[in-house]
Amino acid sequence: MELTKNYLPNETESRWYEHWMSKGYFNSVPDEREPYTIVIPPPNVTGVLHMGHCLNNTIQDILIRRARMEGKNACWVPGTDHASIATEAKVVGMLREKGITKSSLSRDEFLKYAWEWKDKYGGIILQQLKKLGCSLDWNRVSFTMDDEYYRSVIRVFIDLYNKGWIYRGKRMINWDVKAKTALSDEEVMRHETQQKLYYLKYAVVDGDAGQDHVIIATVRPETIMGDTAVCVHPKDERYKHLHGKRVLVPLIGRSIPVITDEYVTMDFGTGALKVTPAHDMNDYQLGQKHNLEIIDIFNEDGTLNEAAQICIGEDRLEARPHIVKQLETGGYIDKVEDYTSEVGYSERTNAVVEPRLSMQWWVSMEKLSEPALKAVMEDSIRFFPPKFRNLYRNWMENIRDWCISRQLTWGHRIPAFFAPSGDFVVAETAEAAVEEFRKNGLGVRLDELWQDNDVLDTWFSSWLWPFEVFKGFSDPGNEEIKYYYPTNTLVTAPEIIFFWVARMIMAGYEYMGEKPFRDVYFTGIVRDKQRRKMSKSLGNSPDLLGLIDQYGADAVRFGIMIASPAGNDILFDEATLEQGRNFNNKLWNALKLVRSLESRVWSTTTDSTANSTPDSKLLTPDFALVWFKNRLEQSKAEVNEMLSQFRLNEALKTIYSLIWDDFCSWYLEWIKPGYEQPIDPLVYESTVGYFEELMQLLHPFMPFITEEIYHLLHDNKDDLCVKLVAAPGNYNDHLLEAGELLKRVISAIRDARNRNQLKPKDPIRLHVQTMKKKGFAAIEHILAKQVNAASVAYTDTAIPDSIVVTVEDEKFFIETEKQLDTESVKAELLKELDYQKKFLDSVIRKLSNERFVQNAKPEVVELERKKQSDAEARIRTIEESLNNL
RNA sequence: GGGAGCAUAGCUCAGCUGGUUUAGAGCAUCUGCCUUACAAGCAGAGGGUCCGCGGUUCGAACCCGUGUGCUCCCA
Repeated sequence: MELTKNYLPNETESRWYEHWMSKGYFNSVPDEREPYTIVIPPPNVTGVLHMGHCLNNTIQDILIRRARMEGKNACWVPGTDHASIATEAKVVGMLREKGITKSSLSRDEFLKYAWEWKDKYGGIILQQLKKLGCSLDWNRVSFTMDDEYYRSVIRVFIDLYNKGWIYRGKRMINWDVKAKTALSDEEVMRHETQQKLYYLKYAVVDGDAGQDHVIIATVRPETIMGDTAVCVHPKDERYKHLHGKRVLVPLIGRSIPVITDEYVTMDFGTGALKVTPAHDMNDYQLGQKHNLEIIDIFNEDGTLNEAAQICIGEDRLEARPHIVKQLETGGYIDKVEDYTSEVGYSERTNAVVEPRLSMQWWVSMEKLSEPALKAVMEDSIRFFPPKFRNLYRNWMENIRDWCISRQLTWGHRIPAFFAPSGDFVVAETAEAAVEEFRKNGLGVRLDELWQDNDVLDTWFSSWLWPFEVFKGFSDPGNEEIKYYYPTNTLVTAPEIIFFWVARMIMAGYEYMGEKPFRDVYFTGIVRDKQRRKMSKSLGNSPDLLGLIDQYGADAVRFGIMIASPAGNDILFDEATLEQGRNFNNKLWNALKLVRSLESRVWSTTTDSTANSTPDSKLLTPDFALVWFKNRLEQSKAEVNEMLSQFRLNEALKTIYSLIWDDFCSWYLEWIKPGYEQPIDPLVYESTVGYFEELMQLLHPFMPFITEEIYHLLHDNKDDLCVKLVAAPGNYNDHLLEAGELLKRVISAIRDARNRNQLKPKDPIRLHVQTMKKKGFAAIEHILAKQVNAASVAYTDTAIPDSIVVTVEDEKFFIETEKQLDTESVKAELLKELDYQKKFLDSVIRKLSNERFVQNAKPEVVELERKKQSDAEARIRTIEESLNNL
């Protein structure tokens, strides 16, 4: 079969993915094998594949494919989460385009639209994962709002409520005025924002002459109508005269007390603080402490309400300049300064977040967090990289209660039912609620009840993910949960260590009595070349499917993995995809070479003299075969070690360099027969075998091309995808060293050729002066071929008028017809001599230090002695060479 | 303000238990090559104040202290 000039990934990739699927390789059912389980961090149903997913899922696929090839029962569970806020925003947007407002729809009508939207678009991202080659078990697709999953979420709520860990409370929350919902701290993005600091005059009631007002600095003048106190530091001499007095809020003239508290920073602003308990987190706490009145002047959409008295109906941000104008007119402004501070924005809608008092549902974290903290601190769950343990501990030790209600419709509706009296119960259905009321001695009719309109935070469903995808909560103790749980590895981003990872650990211990996963691998954040996080709003996220079309999935996987150590951010650069594509091509060309050798294998069964000369036996590169075998085993052991420590990018680098450098640049060149020369069947068969092993090693990283090559190399009946890897064999260090020496000698001689302007085609005669003649006999034919030497001879003395090359204590004399530039050769040698002498000095200095010899480990001292003798030998060689010139 | 992390070649990063030379890789750069698998390639080379300062040690990129700069998280 004729192979194309370059590797063409597109057709190959879809063909193999279909083949693997048709064979059911990705499907897992419990059996007697050891399981290896990963649950996918469920992507958002609104999502399309981006770089973060690409990195994250490539890593998972590498782990799961490797486990499968190690003979484990590999199970990778796909799925999506319902993403309350994001999905609802999409649906509302879609309705708006149709001219429908959400408020005109009943709850059920809205949900119908939402489900339609989800069914139409919700699966896109899962389809895209197939393009990437992800070997997910497609029989197991889960969704956080599947019927059974939904029921489990509700039952978990009820269970926690009954345990007394869920409560209802008015709290200051982060309020998204656009989405009209509460946000968790984690959903608030803080950005440095240019603002103004306004210095406002509050008149003192019955103030003394010259002290008839106090100046207060604020960035939010539109909240003054909600002020219920002015606070100063008790020790602040400037304000001692105000203790016990009252002041008047500008514009509305309301009288409020002056209070004292050490909370106030004396040197910020004027040292006097206006207290607005309804609209600031800290002021709220201060208000609680001093029993202040709470005046809420905003509506839920961020507009001012009746309580504000002025600017009613205006948005808080629009109202600000109007109020400033009025303050100016009234002479209340002392001065205005530029000021920069952090302002919170909603991650979802980008609206400025408003602190707001609101009735919400909360989960008490005290009990739940205890075993979850312990598990990580005691390494029952391991974090990679481990630096995230500190972060985790810091958060867990200062954990706050979790606000789980969201003022949305799409999601798991809070199972709380209210009676007309305002009493409520928590129950799975309205009927159960009536019963519950009855038990409490309250007779409430079904048609009188109303259910809480809010839904639960999306994370309140996804924290059950690692066990509920196996029905571990809804069908406790079933075969699957017993087999697959705890899962092995969770691969996720550090950004959601608290949102999700910590909470899964809590839920795992609470409901399964066991950790949800053994290891957590934190990926980095994918950034662009300028270190900016990739995001839709910046438009710096490349079109991933376009990149896969352009470079092939294997190249994309290679590119994203090669520069991404665990937990380090990766700076995405399309150049790495090019590197991946070039690597594909390298593999493809190596395949072409090996295929072309097949027809040149000489027959051993028939008379060998027919197509081989006695000389060709000499070309049998035994050394190359043995050396590469050893090199391969060594690399396999290294790769195993790296994978066990989740150093995936290092494993990939090791394989890349093994294939490109050792296999292609050295080994294949060593065994490649000359033009139209035959090849030894043993060499050919070994080469095909090595190539197959290399493909197997690389397969988890680049599944498509490796499967393709595996089948093109040989008429293999099995598939690489499920071919079991053998444990690494032994390897011989001396052989590997001999290989390294050979490489160094070849490079050094090539370098000498280059420096002396010898063209690659200019032939040379090589003379070797060595104590290890025997060793060189085994490699001299390789050496001759690699440096284009017409002959290799041995000598005991220097060859006059030759280029001298020294490698360790071996000397090589290059004889050539070309006129040599002895001056530059001499200069090179002198430079080398200088280097070696300085080095020798440093070693001698070390060895002459008595304390070193006394204290250092004997091996270390021995090593230094060896360095000394090696350096001395090298210096002698160089000096001889110089004399020879 | 509190906490965590980082600083090594032009760029991105390794360097694990302090001792394998005077610190490595990939990419980029430079030089020479269209050498019958591969120019998306081959061969070779150059490139470093391991952020500064101080300390511990026979010995420090690595441990300790300190300064500087950067990043992230939390208030």
